Amino acid sequence: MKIATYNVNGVNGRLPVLLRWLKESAPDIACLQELKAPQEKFPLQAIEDLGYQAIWHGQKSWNGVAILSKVGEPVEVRRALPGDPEDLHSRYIEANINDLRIGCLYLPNGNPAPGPKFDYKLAWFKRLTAHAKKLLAEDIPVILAGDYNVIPTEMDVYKPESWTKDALFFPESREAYAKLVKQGWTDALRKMHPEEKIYTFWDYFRNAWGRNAGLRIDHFLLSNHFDKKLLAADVDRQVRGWEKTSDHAPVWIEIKHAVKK
DNA sequence: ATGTCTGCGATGCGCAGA
Repeated sequence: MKIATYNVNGVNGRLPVLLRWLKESAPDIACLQELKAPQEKFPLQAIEDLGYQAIWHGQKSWNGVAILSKVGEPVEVRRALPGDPEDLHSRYIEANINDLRIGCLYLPNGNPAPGPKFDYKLAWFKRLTAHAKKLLAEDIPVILAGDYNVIPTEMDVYKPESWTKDALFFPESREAYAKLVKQGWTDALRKMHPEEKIYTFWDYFRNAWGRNAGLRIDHFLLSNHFDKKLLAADVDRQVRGWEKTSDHAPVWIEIKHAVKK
């Protein structure tokens, strides 16, 4: 079974690219972030036409997350992280798909840092970490996929010294990610490619894609149920080179898991 | 500091967010 995550940066503006990628890469399950569309403007028909069922949590202008599946209905479990009823950003959605639990997340960027946006990022991270702990305690196969807006280590950025003043690479952000992983999660991309420079995002600025000046900020965290079931993990880099593309590339994993249709 | 996308509101561009 192939599961993907993709920050589309505008689901409607990106629709041709999204549909082409879904056809060519054909993930069984796809988590999308940065829909930048209100609930009623999600392009459901075009996605259903490709054989997917979908749930999504839209928001006007900003954020927005979705879970697509063609291997069983995504049955929504929650559409926000617990812990702050006043947080109205659409950044999290979680579903059961057959016997899998999938959490799709868009962690706050946090820039400029320090400042209130960085405080929000860390507070959101704390809530995610608390929720992740509860998910592990349920002892079910769980995948937390999405745009974490964190560069975990110096290995995950083309030029670490350029990013020391950025919320994506601040020590607090990296420590929060490390603390989360340490609960017992596996960083799937890093596990399958322990020595490799892997990027999932290239800025629109300064010809970042042309220079391969990338960051690894889109991650798959897997519960220990997948320790012996992770077959492959990689980035659909070619998508970043397409016309009118997102600044992120899709990331995917392949797991040994029966597909129930 | 720069740079370039997105969506939106009020225009023929400026703004915020990333």
